[in-house]
Amino acid sequence: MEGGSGNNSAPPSTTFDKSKVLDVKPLRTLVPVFPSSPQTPPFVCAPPSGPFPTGFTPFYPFNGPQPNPPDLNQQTHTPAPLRSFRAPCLMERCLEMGTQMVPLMPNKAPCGAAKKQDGDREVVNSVRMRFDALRRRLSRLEDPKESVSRADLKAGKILMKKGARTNARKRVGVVPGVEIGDIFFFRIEMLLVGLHAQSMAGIDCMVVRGEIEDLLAVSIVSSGGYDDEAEDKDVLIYSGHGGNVNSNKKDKQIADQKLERGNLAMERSLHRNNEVRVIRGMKDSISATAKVYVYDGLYRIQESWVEKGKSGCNIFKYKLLRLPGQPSAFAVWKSIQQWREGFSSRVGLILPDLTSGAESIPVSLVNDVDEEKGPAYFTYVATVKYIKPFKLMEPSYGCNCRSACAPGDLNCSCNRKNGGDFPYTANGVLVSRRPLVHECGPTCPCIPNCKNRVSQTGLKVRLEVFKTKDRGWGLRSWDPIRAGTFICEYSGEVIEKVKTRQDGEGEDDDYVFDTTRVYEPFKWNCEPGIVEEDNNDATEEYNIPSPLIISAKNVGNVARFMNHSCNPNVFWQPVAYEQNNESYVRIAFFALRHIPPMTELTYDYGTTRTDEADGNNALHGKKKCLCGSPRCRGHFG
DNA sequence: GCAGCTTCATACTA
DNA sequence: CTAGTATGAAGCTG
Repeated sequence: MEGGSGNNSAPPSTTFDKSKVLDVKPLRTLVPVFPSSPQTPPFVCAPPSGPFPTGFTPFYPFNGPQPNPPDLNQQTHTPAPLRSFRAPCLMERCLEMGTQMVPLMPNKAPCGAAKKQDGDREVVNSVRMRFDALRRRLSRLEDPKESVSRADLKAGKILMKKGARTNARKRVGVVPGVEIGDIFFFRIEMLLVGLHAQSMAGIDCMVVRGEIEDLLAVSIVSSGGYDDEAEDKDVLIYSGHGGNVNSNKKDKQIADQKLERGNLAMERSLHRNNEVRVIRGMKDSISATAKVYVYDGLYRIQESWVEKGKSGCNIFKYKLLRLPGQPSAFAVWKSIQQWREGFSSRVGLILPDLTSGAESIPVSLVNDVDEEKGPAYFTYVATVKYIKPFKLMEPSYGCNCRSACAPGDLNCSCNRKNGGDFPYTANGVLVSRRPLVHECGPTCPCIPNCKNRVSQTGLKVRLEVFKTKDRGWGLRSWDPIRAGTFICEYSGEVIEKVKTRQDGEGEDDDYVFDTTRVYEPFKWNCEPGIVEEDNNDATEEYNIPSPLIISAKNVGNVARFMNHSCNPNVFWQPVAYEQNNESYVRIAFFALRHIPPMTELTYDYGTTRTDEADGNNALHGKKKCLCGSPRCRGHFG
């Protein structure tokens, strides 16, 4: 076999003269830097999933890790090739300005000022939620005439203009507030939080200024457009950009890739051995073209080479290895894929489907922490049961639409009940919280998959009931979940009063949903005034005709397993629809933010209003909260 | 400063 | 369902 293979031995001695093949742009400082530590053990890694294609040509004759990578964001020490050119604070402030060098005022703002634009978890979450609220608002199903295409770009543009972004300063390595495993559904989202500051390009790089100027890759997105190898969970073979490999313009010639911009930055980062953030893009099952991006943490570029692509032109290739010790992210996705395809059995699987077919898709039951064989017995029912006739509203009737209810059609009485605002986007994502969502019901003549029937068409995400470490059983999802996605309703028996121990009838009912509890208000909708049209999204407080208490102690669905959190990722929303000319209210759960796979789903249980005269104790939860959130209230229930 | 270009996007249609 | 394509925004380049 010619041309090397997956081993890491020294490349062939024939030196590759890149200048003959590649249009190398003159650069002030393209000085090769050799690893400084000869005693470093040879790099050992899993081989790439297949042999290199023929035409493989080693590009640089040195590879392997450098023992002490410089921290390029905080110049606390002096790495060999990059001179320590400024005090740390000054450097940071220069970087703050992007690539512009701005004269700095001496003796002014302390270092902390530079951090002001850096995010933390809360800032990052708020930017992302703000973006998605605006995006949903813009993509709401309305009159086709007024429909906005590319609501993601429009929302991004508005927020950029307002400065509603964070971590705008480029940096190598960790981005404050962005966690490994975080998921994104649009490139613009990653730009807004500073994870990857390119709206389309796959390689993001940064100019480092000193006495020598250098270009570094800071993040890459591998999203399938090029011929990458992304099968191994810790290894990524990434292709350089350019050469119009992925061009959608027919008249463009396919050409050799050039060692410029992103490609050059990758090359420099190989030699500087700096960490590169890797975002893995994959197909999202929500639609044929939709994508989901997973932040998979930090990698280092191990080697690079040039090979001939299918077109016969030169393509740069970079082999990246994931740094050890990071929480798994992409690996979780790979495992789920295996479970789904039945290639590997799930550790701790107790039941493949605890609903026994009551739901259209299975809900697995898993315990990989202890010996408990399952939760206490209950009867699974997919939807809430009104035991006695429970008239919640005046008689009312559904719509008269023939096919699917059209957004903006005010002849549709369901639309009118929603104030003319269709509650869902074309994907079936909730646009905004509101006092009460009116869906089309069983008596509406519109088609079963009318876009205004979201909470009554069963589970859509693949759920799993699992044993938590310290909070009993919990609920999580195999699928990534977009903010606003319907998760499940709260099923059970409608009761009139919550049983408590004081009633002398045994133990407390822990499986209760109760609208009379006090719930922390929170803002989820797009702020008013940002989109120029009348909207009543300002009201997020629920409003239902009479209190609703549901017990899932004996009869219930997956919702009974959702635990409480003071910083939840799920919220509830009352939904009403017609049945026999009466309107019934149900409790539907929606994703509060994007939720990565295998993340526990939680909502805020609220606090019981006590009737006792004890004013001080009128609002206090009975149970100690273990949610672990920095904003934990301590008690709930 | 700005116009033009490139870019591992997206959403639609056929 | 896949392929084609129309439209797109940010950041770099000159």
